[in-house]
Amino acid sequence: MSIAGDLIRGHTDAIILARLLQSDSYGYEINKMISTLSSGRFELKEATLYTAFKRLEDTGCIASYWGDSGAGARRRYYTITPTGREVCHRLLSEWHETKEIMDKLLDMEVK
Amino acid sequence: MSIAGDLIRGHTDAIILARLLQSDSYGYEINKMISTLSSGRFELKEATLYTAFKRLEDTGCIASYWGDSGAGARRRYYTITPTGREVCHRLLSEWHETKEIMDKLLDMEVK
DNA sequence: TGATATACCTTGACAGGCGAGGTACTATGT
DNA sequence: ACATAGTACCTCGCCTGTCAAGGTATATCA
Repeated sequence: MSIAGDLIRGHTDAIILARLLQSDSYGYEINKMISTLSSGRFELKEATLYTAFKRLEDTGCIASYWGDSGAGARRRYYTITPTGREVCHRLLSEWHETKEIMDKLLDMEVK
Repeated sequence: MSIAGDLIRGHTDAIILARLLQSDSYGYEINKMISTLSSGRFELKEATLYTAFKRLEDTGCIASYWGDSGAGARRRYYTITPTGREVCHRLLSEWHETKEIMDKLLDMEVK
């Protein structure tokens, strides 16, 4: 493991929502995407992922429906709701803010 | 509160160590610095801060000694150890990596 | 038939953040 | 003399998110 889970913490919802902003998707696919896009350096564990889906559905950010599987088991697809879009945009701007602040707080070493 | 605590999680150690890389410091001052540098948008709660000091001291990243107070109560100063420096550099590079990956994962919305 | 890949889900332990409370000393104002 | 506010430290217990470990079910291929 290269990146500790605590670094992802607080970002999982944003990652999932940002993905669903593009199109509906399902757990397994989202997990693969995270792994691929991060060249294997980020990895959401399945338990974490499904916990997040549950949380996001409970708070009305996403909704789900059963879809057809291509090959293998059935898939539960998730779709983002209007509330989810709002939350997503808020999380994205928070991420940008976090980046700025963290750089300020950590860049002290350089000087 | 503007930035959720979970966004800070995983970064507290890095923030503290990066500060101590500059010079010895103490809890109250570090907290003020974080608040100031972030224009009040980031805030480490005292409980969080002292928990972190304890953790970092237990793992040999920092050491402490009692110092004189200017005005007010006595201060416990912290100093970074060689181990702490190593850990700090690792955490800093992990932060850069996290930024890169997160931007990749979140920038999907733009396209 | 067994292995592998796809796909979903739950439980329980663990760790970090933090609200709420406390202690103690100094300075300032009334 | 007393109250108030600022400095400075610390602890307890709750809450929440991560994840190891386990489970289920379907499809494909050797």
